[in-house]
Amino acid sequence: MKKYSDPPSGQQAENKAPKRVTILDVARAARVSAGTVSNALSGKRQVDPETRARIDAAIAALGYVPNRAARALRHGRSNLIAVCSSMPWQVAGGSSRLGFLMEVVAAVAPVALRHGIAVTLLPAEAEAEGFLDRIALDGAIVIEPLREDPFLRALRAQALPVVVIGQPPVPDWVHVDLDYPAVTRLLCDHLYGAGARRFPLLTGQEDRVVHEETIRAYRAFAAERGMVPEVLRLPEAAGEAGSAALMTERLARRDIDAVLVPVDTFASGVMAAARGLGLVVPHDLRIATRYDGLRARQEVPGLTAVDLNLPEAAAHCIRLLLALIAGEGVPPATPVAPPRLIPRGSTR
Amino acid sequence: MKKYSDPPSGQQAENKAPKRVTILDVARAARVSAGTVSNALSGKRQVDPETRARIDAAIAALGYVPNRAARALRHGRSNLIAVCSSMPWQVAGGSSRLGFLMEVVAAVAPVALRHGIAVTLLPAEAEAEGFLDRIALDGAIVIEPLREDPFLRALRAQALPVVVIGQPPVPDWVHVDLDYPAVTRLLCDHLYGAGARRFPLLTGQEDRVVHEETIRAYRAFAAERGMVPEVLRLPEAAGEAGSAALMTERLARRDIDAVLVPVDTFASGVMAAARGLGLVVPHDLRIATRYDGLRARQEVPGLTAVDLNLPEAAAHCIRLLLALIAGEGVPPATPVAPPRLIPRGSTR
DNA sequence: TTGTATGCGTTATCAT
DNA sequence: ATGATAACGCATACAA
Repeated sequence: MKKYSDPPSGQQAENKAPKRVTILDVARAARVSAGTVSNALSGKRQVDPETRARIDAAIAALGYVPNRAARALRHGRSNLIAVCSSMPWQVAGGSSRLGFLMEVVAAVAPVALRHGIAVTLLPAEAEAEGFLDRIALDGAIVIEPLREDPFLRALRAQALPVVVIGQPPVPDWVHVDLDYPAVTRLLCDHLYGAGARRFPLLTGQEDRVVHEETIRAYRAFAAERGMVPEVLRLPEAAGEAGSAALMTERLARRDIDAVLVPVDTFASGVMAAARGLGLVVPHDLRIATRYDGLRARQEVPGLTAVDLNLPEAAAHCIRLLLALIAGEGVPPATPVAPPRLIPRGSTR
Repeated sequence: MKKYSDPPSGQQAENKAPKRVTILDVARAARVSAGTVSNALSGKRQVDPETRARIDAAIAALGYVPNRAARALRHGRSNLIAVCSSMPWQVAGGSSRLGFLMEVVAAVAPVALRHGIAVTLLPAEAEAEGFLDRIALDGAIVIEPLREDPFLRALRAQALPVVVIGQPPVPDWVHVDLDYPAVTRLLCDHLYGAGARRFPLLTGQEDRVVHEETIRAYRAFAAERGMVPEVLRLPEAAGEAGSAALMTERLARRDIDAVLVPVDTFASGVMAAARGLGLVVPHDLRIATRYDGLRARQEVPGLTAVDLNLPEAAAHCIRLLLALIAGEGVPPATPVAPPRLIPRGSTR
């Protein structure tokens, strides 16, 4: 008896062509028709126990394993969805492997798996290399798209079911609303409540819808409170170091008492800049970020952040996507529970 | 002219059955045969410019998009590989979304993408739910398998090309050797060199090959130096909190001057325990971990860790896997560059 | 340069 | 309960 930990036969340079075993081979060996074998496997039709035994024996003897590509063709389902982010891998996966893409994948994957579908990751490069027409997908989730997002364009061209998580460029796209305006408002109010009277917003430079929404909400808050708004933008790829450099310069002017930094990588940079200038957080400078990831939790002091209810959002995404795949109609916008502030040392 | 940011028509509950456009429809519209359309698309044969124009027009008019499942069947390639980890998602993706699975994916995905193949994540649950026979895979990478790994068993049953990253249960599996014994040795030597004379090893409890190798190397080191070896094991799922609890108790005895904690999540727990007891790292207690992730870098002080050369390992994995998929023979073991210590404050 | 025919492996439909 | 047949959509060998 072979143990499963035996080396895989045929992986070495043995020249035996593996010659795939088909359902027809099994059928022949069991002296039945292919259709019967198929039914035995799927259980969609009654099959004589004795016949079944012969089939099982044949399957075991031949080592038959169904061809998934053929099934996918037949069923019109690949059981695979993509999670797309128009951020380059450098940013999305990140040198710290901590991008929002990974976060969303981490939230989406288990839900998807529970529904019998697997998840593949598609960063910006994938679109460029035309991955959407290389692999068989049942649908896709697009994270925080750009205003003119190549993934959305390509997905629509493919007529694939799509759910956007975050802000879609136009509200007609089926999307799960993370309500970034509310999130921004929450953070602004918190900073203000903590005593901050002048704080710039530091965010990404790309033409991402989420940035627009955030900036809009920030400006609205500033107008309301009579605070002078200041929006600093930095290329996403600049990362922690870029943020630290920019903010070291900005903080040197000593005219602000807090910074609102939605992107957590940038927030780390601001922390570094503050340290470099000898500023004590939160005493000399308060910092609040949006995404409550490992960075926010591990910084010293911890970064005040927001619980975006990602698991719930992910569950919605999958539910919606499955409905779309099934051809059912769904409402374009699905709300998640209101964002919840997670106050930490950085604003206390 | 429609802008691509328009809402996707048909996503709403319009009852129009989308009726897939096939290559044959295009052929008819362009008044050519299906084969010609196919060739025009693939460019594998010369096609008259004028015919080509008609075809292109038809494609555009009908919105034809090739069926990937059919191609996969035809070509015998799905352009998809899986990265499998027998760790449950809870641990692999982690509440901190920072498990080694994510790390490896982050390293593997860009390389794979560059070779035209996408990557899907399969945590332990996926095996249980039989995902390996739900999706069409060209091959798989298995991370730090268990001694009796269900993924390896299933993959062999499917006769799928497999590359193990880490320690395979038997050396015949094609694998990329991260050389954990050397890594362990490196850390032990470093701790010893930093003055530590008694340090337990805290690692995971599962029947994972990497743990065995690590423990073996640790014991060898202890024997050599005349240090009393002490191996503490904790269920992987216990996480940071479990580690903190266990080590709070252990550290209270005040008879050790360092801890070797390969699993970075556990290392965070040890740091927390030390803080709780008022122990100053590294003065009262030195800590070294293996995996140099965000945790190691963000802890205060930073955790001494090891550069495992993951990007290089990932590149090897893909290269080997592609070779196996192409039916070429490959050596069972591929080494990566020697591990390099990254000394940080936790052992200084 | 283009058309025709066949097969990839599976499953659904119809017949027995 | 089972068998025969067609079809899923594409790409190739071969013929023209």
